[in-house]
Order: sequence, then structure tokens, then C-alpha cells
Amino acid sequence: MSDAHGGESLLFLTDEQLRQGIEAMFFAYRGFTADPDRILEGMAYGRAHHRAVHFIARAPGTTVNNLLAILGVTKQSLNRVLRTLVEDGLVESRVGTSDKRERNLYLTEQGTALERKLSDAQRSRMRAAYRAAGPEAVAGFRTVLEAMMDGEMRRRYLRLRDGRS
Amino acid sequence: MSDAHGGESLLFLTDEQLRQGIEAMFFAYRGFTADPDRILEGMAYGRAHHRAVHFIARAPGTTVNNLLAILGVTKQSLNRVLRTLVEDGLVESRVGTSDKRERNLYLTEQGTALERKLSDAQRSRMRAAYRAAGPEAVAGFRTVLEAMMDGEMRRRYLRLRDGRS
DNA sequence: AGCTTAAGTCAGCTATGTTGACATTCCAAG
DNA sequence: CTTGGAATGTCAACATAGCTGACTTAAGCT
Repeated sequence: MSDAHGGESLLFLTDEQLRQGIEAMFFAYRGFTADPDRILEGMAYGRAHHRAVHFIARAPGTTVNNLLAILGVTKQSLNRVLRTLVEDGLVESRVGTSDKRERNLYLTEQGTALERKLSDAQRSRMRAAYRAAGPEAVAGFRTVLEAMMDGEMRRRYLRLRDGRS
Repeated sequence: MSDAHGGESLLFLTDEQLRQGIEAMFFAYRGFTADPDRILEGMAYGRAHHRAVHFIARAPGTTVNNLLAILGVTKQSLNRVLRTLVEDGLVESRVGTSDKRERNLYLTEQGTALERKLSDAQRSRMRAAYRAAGPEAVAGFRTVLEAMMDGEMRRRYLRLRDGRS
């Protein structure tokens, strides 16, 4: 238990420190989603559309099933979002080539434009935070976040990150 | 646009790095809320109840208005949550002493029990992540999160953190 | 041929957020 | 003392985004 942090105080593991971390996550996540949310309000879209568009941009040609697993929602929930995106011409759904039961999802030019707009806003805040915090803080930030993920989600995250999608 | 990666260690500011940070936030937040969510499902409560109970435990006697500002929701939305908590005997709402228009909110014994259960689960994951990442990573984690908050929320967070609540 | 899988759909439910309108209570300023 | 405004609470109506369950269609596999 009391492992070798070589004389380190373990003060960062007190309940008080943990609670501060919890609250930091809560408030930071609000900031994290604030800018895209602002862009989306007034459009007929919400955070769910943002997430779908993000991961389609991230892995073009991804299947519905894969997206379901990444987003962790039911197909009914995703389908509602996806349908509006396809109807509005932001997403294209092509019948799979090898397996025709599958649908491969792609952003249209219009979809790409929206994705870029949302992503620019979110990256811009991220960049400001990273710049203010410095490279070492950023490395620590990533390390803790990865340790906080559920096992299944961590695997998905790493696979995406390392391009083994 | 074509931001100079001027040969230097600004590698952590590339769009690719920022995107990875964004996805890390997304997946980590899922883990962050997973354990309390699991406890709450089946009870008549949800994440909104958890948040209310958390911040009442954090600052006993807080007013409804203060809670509204911290949670960033409308009073109607909070009121629905608060009402069920009061009806179920988890939260006590006392008329303010100096200003009788205000209501001061406190957890009952029962409310404290639920809060502890939720908080234990959430802290436990946090502790595991902190332990795995080490003190320096934790410091960086906190630094980046704070830099990511909106100004108003950062002020609230710091006030809570430093006990100037 | 028959089972499984991928996707999509319909119906209905829940949780959590939103506006808008309004009542009550109380403090404070004219 | 009255009036105006602030803090709180309530009611109604609605939107978003999640859920379950039941079902269809088409395609692939054994």
C-alpha cells in the first residue's frame, strides 16, 4: 500500500485532495463543453451530435456498431442523432463493401465544416489551458486522465490515439 | 494558423495533441461518473441529485441561490431535485436566520449516509488514478483542469477549495 | 435452411435541462 | 407605511438525450 514514492508525502492522496480533484473535474468539464455548446445552441443540434460528428471525423468510414461502442449509448439513441445528421446532409451513410449489412459513416463537406468549427472552439480552449500550464503539467494531466478511465474505455481511447482504429 | 512548432518543445500544443487531450477528457469523465451512477441507478435519483448532495455536504447551510450558481442550472431544475431530496428526508431546508427569505440547506443523517456512499465510490477511483499516476502527474492534472475552467467557475472553485465559502 | 448479426424503426418511459408566468415573503428605501 | 425589488418556490409546457422492449429487414455464416 504505502508504496515507494521515495519519501514523497502522499499528501496528494488525502480525502481533501481527492475531493478537490473531483470538484476540479466537475468545473473543468463544464468549461470543456461550454464553447461547442454555445455554438450548437440555436442550431438544431446538441452535445450528442457533436460527439457523433467528432468520432466520425476521427475515424472516417467507421461503422454504426463501432460508434455505439465508443459513445456508450444505445443504438436507438444514436440512431436518432445520426438520422438527423444524414437528413441534413452532414453525414453520409454508405453500405459496407465487404459486409453489406454494415454502414460506413463519413462526413460530407458540410459535416466537415461543422466539425471543424466545433473542434476549433474546443481546441482553442484546450490550447490556452495547455499553454498556461506548460508541458509537464500537460503530461501529468494526460497520465491521470488515462488512469481514471474504465478499462474498456481506456483500450478504446488508446486504440484511437495510436491510430490502430 | 500555421503555428510555428519552432523546433521547440511546443509539441504538446499540436492539434493532434490537443485532440488527444479532448478525447482523454471525454473518456475519463465517463469513468469519473460511472461509479456514483451505478449506485444511483435503481434508486429514484440521478446525477443531478448527486451533485446537489455533494455541494450541500461541502458547504452546509448554503443557500439555494448559491447552489444554483455553483451547479449552473435554473432554479426550476434544481428545485425539482431539491424537493424530492427534502421529501425523502435527505436534505433539510431551514429558513434563514438573518434573511428569512433564504433557505439554508443541510444534509440529514440519511443524506449524509448517501453522500458518503457516493463520495467514497468516486474518491476510490480518484485515489487509484492518483496513486497510479504519482504526485507530479497529479499536480499537473490539477493545473491543467484549473486553466480549463471558465473564469467565473474558477473563482467559485478556488473559493470552495480555499474554504472561503 | 436456419441461426446470427448489423442496422433501423416504433412506442413509451425517465432524467434533466429549458422558458414563462405567477405567488409569497420579506427587506429596504422613499 | 407603503411600495418596489429580491429570494424563493410553484405550475405548466416543452426539448434533449438517454433508456428498454419488441420488431423488421437484409446479409452473412454454418
